[in-house]
Order: sequence, then structure tokens, then C-alpha cells
Amino acid sequence: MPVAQRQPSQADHGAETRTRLLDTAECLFAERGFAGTSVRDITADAGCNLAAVNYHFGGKQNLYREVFRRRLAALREQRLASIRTTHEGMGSLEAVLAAFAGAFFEPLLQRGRSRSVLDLLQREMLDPQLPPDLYRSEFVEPINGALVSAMMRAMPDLDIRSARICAISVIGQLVQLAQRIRRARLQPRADDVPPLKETVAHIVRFSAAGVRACARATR
Amino acid sequence: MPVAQRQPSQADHGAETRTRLLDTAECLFAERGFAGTSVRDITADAGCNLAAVNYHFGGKQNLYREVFRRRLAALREQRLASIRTTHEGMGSLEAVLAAFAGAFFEPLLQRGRSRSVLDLLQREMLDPQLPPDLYRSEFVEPINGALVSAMMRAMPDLDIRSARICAISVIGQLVQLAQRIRRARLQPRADDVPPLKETVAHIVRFSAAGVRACARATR
DNA sequence: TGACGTGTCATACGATCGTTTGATATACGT
DNA sequence: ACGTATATCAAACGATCGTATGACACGTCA
Repeated sequence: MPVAQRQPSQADHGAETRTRLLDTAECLFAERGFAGTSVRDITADAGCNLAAVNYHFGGKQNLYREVFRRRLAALREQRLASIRTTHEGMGSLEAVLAAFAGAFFEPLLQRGRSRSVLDLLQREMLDPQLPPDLYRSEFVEPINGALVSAMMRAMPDLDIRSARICAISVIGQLVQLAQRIRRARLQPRADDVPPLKETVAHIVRFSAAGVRACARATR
Repeated sequence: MPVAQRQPSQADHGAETRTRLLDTAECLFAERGFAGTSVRDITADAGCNLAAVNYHFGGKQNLYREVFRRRLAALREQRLASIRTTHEGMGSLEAVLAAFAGAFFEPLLQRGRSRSVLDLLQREMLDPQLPPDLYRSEFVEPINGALVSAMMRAMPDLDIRSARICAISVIGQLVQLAQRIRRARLQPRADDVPPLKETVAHIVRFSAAGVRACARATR
């Protein structure tokens, strides 16, 4: 005997297609970019009518922005929180790097929908579709600043100039490795996908030594 | 009195438009991507007719491939040569990293046309337009392999597994820093564009320490 | 000089793009 | 039960896309 399941109301059904559109749009935008994805592609994959995008979001551009609005705040807070946790505990450089790298890679071990969000961020970096500098000022800069502060706290010999460029070194590695992991997973023969744990360990070891060397050089 | 200047023949004029199309296309593809650039944009900027792309290259896709064919081999040989020079001389890890980083950034200090070639490479990495894996097998892999070999030669304690992921760390930094330099230059207020020399010095210091730490860890 | 090949031109073709429209179906309030 | 709001639909809109066509200008060579 089936349990009494609430009939999806009309409004519920509307919200459902809205979510389905956001999910498929996120995935397709991440795979093919904004210009490379047509509204027809999205609505076909989402299994709804072509006009649905304009009805629910008022246009392709607004759909793209809504895809970001839905994820960006949570993703930023998660990364900031990963740095914040290392304040109270042992504030070693390794702890900061491990926490941040773990948070950075977290979308990669999600089950389904948001595994492609890192590709989306990289594309937005390459050709911005959001209002000018919104992505940088609301996402990149705060996270970058927090990472710089945390590294300087853990390594007092590090001046801010060195810390800034060290943060770029760390993030550059994270971006590159995340990209390789994603691509290796898409391959049919996913034989040599290195476990995330090892990848994080490498970044921590490599970057901690790098940061210390930079601190030593300007002391 | 003007010197006797050879009248450009008809064939010369044809080759000239061909080159102008390649230059313009390279620039626009780098700025807006393949899907984001129309043939009309290219021909308008190049100051020639819409049909010129099809006449000289036989299509937009072939123009894109020709843009790569023109640059890729030289760029690869230049990077490989930068590593090769460190074989005979002092083969220190720092020398390898400095030579490779210098070669990697070299397009950034070109005067006009090929300053945007690094953006082009990154876009091809993100959504490939060339025949499958051609870019990786003909460009990325050889360079990566040479860098890995050179690092292992300079640092015998480094096993190949560590060397591979260290190479990714190095290249990730280079990509990220090249991107930031390019963007900083595009800004109207180009006040804080760090000189390339300092950037290379940072990468060498940071990465040399990182590689040594990885070699120490698996010894 | 006249036929020929080469390069450029305006123009048009069919396809696809993002967006709009009007009809239709269904859940909800009175 | 009936009007209203909400959601979806097929269809069409004008714009723009990549590409194809035929005419025309010009240097080349017999």
C-alpha cells in the first residue's frame, strides 16, 4: 500500500521545472560555455518547452545569472569557512592549505548535479557574462583575501606582497588539478584518476614548502 | 625622392589579406572564443569581404585550425628549447624552472600580434575545436614530458609520479599568473602590473622549494 | 590584344539563434 | 460552478549565423 503522497500542486510543478532548468543549464553552460549553449539545447535536455526559459527567467542571460546566484554565495561561504576553522585550531600553514584545498575540491566529490560547477567558474573567469566585476568582487576577491590573511597569520615572516602572489600560486595549482581530475573522469578509461586525498596532500606539501621559501627570502 | 618600391603583385595582395585574416582571427578568437566570434566580426576587423574567409581557408573551422597551425609548432619548439638549454649548462632545478617560466611568458612581452596567444591556448584547452586530442598530443604532452624529464634529471630523488604532479603544479601557476598579467594589462589603470622578471623569480623560488619537498617526502 | 586565373565584391541562401505570441490546460479562490 | 491565475504548449517572429554564388577588377601570359 503506497503511502499518501502529496499531489504536486500547480505551483510545485512550476518550481520543479524551474529547478530542472537551472540544473541542466548549469551543466550545459559548464560543458559548452554560454555562447556555445542554445536555449533550445537547455529546454530539450530539461524536457520542457522552448518558451519556459523566458517564462521563468526572462531570458537566457538571466538564466545564466540565476545559475550563479544559486551557487555562488554557498560556495564562497564554504571556502571562507574552511579557512575560518583553521583559526581556532592549530593555525599551521599546512592546516590552512589542507582545509582550503579540501573545500576547493569539494564540488568534485558531489554525486550528480554540481560536479561541473568548477568548470562554470573557470569559464566565467575567461569570458565574463555576469555584470562587470561582480564575480571578482563578490567571489574571487573575498576568498583570495581570506587566503592571504590566513597564510600571513600562519607564517608571520611572510609580507603581504609575497603572500598575494603565493595565493595565486596555490589557486593556480588547484584550478589546474581540478581541471585534470574532471577531464580524467570524463574519459571512458578512468583508470588513473588520482584520489583527491593524495592530490590535496601534494598541494599541501608543495605549497607549504613554497610559501616558506618565499617567507625566508624576504625576511 | 621615394625609393623604388616594388608594386605589390596580385598574389602578394592575396597573401597579405590571408595574413591579415589570420592575425585578426587569432586576436578575436583569443578574446571571445570560437563560438563567440563570427566570421563577419573577423572580416570586418580585417577590412575585407565576408567571403574572404571561405575563399582563403574554406570555412571558419579551417581558419581556426590554421591560426593554430601557424603558431603551435614554433611555440612548442621554443618551450622545448628552453628546457634543452639547461641540459648542457648547470642543470640545477632553479635553472630548469627559470628557463621554462621565461619561455612560457615570452608571448606576453611580444609587441603586438601574438600577445593573446596564451588566452587562445587556454580556450582550446577548455573547449577543443581542433581534431580530438591533437592539441594535447602535439603540444601539451610533449612539453609536459620534457618538463618532467628535466625536473627528474635535476632532482634525482624525485620519482616519476611526484614529478608528474609537480609539473602540473608548475604549469598551473604559470597559467594562472599569465592570466592575471594579461587581465591587469587590459585594465585602463595599469598601475600594478608586476614585472615579468619578479614573477618568474617567484615561480622559481616557490616551485623549487615545492619540488624539493616532494622529493624529500618520497625518498 | 584577348583568353585566363586570381582575388574581391555585393548579395542571397538555408539554418539556427533568442524571444514573443496566443491558445490551451489545470489548480485555486469565491 | 465559474472566473482567474499559473504553467505549458506549438508556432512564428526578426536577427544573425556560416556558407555559396555570380559578377567584376586586375595582373599574367600567349
